[in-house]
Amino acid sequence: MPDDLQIDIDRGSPVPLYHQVAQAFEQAIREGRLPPETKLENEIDLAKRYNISRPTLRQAMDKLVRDGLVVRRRGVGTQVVGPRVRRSLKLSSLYNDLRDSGVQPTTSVLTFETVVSADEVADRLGLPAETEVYHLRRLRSIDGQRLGIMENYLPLSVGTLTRESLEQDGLYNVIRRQGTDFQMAHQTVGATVATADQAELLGVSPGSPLVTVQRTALDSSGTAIEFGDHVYRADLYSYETTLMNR
Amino acid sequence: MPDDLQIDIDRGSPVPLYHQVAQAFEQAIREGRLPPETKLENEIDLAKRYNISRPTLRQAMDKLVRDGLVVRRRGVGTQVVGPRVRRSLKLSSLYNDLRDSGVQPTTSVLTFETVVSADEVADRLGLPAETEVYHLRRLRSIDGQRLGIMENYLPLSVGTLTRESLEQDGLYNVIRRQGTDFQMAHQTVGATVATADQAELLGVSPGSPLVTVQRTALDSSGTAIEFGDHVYRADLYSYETTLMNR
DNA sequence: AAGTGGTCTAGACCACTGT
DNA sequence: CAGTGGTCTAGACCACTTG
Repeated sequence: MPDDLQIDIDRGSPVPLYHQVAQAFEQAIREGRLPPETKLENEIDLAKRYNISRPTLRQAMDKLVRDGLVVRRRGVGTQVVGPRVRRSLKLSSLYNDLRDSGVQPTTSVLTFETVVSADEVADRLGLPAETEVYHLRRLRSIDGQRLGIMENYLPLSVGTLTRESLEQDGLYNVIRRQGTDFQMAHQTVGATVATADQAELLGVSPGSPLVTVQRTALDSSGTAIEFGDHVYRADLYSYETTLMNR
Repeated sequence: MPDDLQIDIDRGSPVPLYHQVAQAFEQAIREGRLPPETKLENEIDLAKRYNISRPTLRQAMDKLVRDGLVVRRRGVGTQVVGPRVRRSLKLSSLYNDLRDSGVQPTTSVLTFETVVSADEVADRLGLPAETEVYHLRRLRSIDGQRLGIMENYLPLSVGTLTRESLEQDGLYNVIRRQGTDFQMAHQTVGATVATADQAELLGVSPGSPLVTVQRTALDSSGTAIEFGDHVYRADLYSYETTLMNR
């Protein structure tokens, strides 16, 4: 199965070559130009074809493997993974589906204040006990549908937050604009049932299932910049991941 | 902060060098020999120190970054990440904690049969409609505590499954022993509330929160080898991940 | 035996950060 | 400015799978 795949590489671009190549393959796969089961050319020929070195091409392939788009086997080759594993079950990923199709989620700020942090919050953020922190509580909706309640704690050092900026833009965008850059986060996903308060805010019956997400986010220096404790309606939200073996 | 870190590299070992190096660093970090915030030596000096090339050392560092143990910044250096983000909240990760501390989970097989697959199951496994597949339903417990109900569908081509082998060993171990190797999986994590049946099996009240996990697993040729639909008690189970930016 | 991906080397230049 | 990680090259040898 030969490749008539056209890839334009712009060596003047600030975008790394391996990223350009990976992106081109990803697009081709998602558009069906490289159907499932397709066997790709071997690494050496592909590298020649695109006039890049083999290590650079491999870096691109590594990315595709990590994203679950292709599978490699030593002695055999590289194959495009079937689409069924890239599809979501039931309407679970409505949230991502909608956002990816260009529908913007809206956010209303329920609470915006600074508080003296509880011990657990201070600990999570790596701050001394009883430090003052931002505390916010927001209701996220999509298309008029109430989706979840998000509660966040942030050190004052992230910069100036205002109710208005948070209504207009995502929390991370507001923070990024002030110079702190999100680097990684640790998340715990679980389940609970709606309390009376939560049920009323979300427009569901008390006792309805909710997905819980607790997240600590770090900036590029490894400093904690946010602790979030969120609940989402289980019928509208679920969490998807790809696991790799090694 | 200099490194008196001793790393023994065995060039005769079949274990790749980058893996040996990454593992040594990971162990040192987890044991506290490299405390949080510690700045590592630069890549070139580290490579010299361990007598490996810089690309090989970088491969090891990439692994540490992906696992959330260190953070790198261009122009600055590499730092060990604080431990608070590697710790789990509440007793949520009891399952992993227990397994990691050597307690073996036990499994009882509730149902073991072959059935003609429903359309959705066949689709998930990439099989023609109405193909015969294994169907199993198991109850997982830990320390006498009932933890979750696991329902799985597998193509007959994975090999011979028996009730006995499943009682004794994990499903994946049974499969692996027959030559098929797990390569990657796509997972969807959500929430629901216990039905009467589920509640009785798990020893909780109907309406209790449950964590749902749906998973499709692929072997190294990209063929689906398992579709699983599981529920776990939310008070005993949660799902943890690390997200990276890029 | 031929073909594949997996690992490794010894350089090079660049982009970014801090002083 | 010096020092760092980020990217890239052009090879080499090995381990594994398949015919």
